[in-house]
Amino acid sequence: MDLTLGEYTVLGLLAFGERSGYDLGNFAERSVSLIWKPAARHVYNVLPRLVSYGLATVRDVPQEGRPDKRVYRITAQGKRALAEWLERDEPGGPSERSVFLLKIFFGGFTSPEVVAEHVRRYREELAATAGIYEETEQRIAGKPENRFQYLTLKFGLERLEASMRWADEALKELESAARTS
Amino acid sequence: MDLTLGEYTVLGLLAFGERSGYDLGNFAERSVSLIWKPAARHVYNVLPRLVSYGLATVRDVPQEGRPDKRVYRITAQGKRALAEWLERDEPGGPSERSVFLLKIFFGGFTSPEVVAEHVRRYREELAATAGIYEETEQRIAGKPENRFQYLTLKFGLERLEASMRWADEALKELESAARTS
DNA sequence: CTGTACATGTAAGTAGTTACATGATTGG
DNA sequence: CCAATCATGTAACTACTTACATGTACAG
Repeated sequence: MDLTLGEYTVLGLLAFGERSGYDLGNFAERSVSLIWKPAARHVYNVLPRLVSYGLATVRDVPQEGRPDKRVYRITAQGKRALAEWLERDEPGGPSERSVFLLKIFFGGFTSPEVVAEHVRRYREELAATAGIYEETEQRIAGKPENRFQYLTLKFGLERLEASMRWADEALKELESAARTS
Repeated sequence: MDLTLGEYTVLGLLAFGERSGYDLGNFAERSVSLIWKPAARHVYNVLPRLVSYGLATVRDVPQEGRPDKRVYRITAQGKRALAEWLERDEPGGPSERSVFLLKIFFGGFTSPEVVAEHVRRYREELAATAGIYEETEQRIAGKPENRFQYLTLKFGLERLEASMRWADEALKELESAARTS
């Protein structure tokens, strides 16, 4: 059976242990969010669908003082579906599709100052992201059960640093171009 | 007026000069495709829409020996809309959303060999992309009118190299882990 | 005679987002 | 008393993809 990327992601998160929709959203935020960031509400669509496919089960958990929960757990069939997906080789996803890069690409249709300003703001965003990465790194470093999360984090860091180097270079170039014009 | 990313992209490409839908598809392929790669057919939806918004005009060009064309040209209003978008500061787009990275992240639910194989294939894809980047670089280098395309290309190259370094590191780690297990 | 380039468009589908809808408890 | 946290769900919308639909001309 073929699921969507969102469904596989939720299924994968469920494989770490049973969780309610709310908890799963928070868990996603602290783990996979650097790669996959759907609307928080989206999990409430996905989870019942996984149940209807037989890949998960639900259980109502009454609570006192706070609203009742619906706790989801992956089934044996769910685990098989996940493993099967993980083994599958798929063609590379869609390319970049970044608003920022498009605005650089079309930079000739506005002033160099506007372009430079976009780069500066992008650099600031990168710095903020770097902070989150470092926090996450501290939290998961050394724990063997986070080996794969660590690998994806490393990937993000490597690319982040490359993006920062590029931004610095680009700014220098744009500023010198602005002076000569 | 607010357009979609696809609409702004087509509008931007039109700003380089008038073109038919077919030509625009080819032009996109050789220019912006590393950042934005819609289904080729998609431009046939977008172009008439731009006309209906008053951002472009159409002109039927009869041809002999081959099918007639519809040639689109950006209007003054279209140029304003483009410039206005380029100046606008927007919040950063959605994060990564890469199938590949997700499969690494969930690597603990399959064997290290499967994960390593994904990394190997990813590395091959990167090498192929690097080839395209270098071709493009050759074609546009030195021409001042391609300054901004060159900037985005540099961005892609910088990140590509970072991804390759990561892939090599990750493979080493996965292989040593496979031996000890 | 077969595949590629030229050339455009519609209709249906899909994945995910946003808005709407509701309500208790706790900490400042 | 106000904001945040806990807690779930539906309905409408949007942007883009895929499949369907059609046809000529030229090169190998």
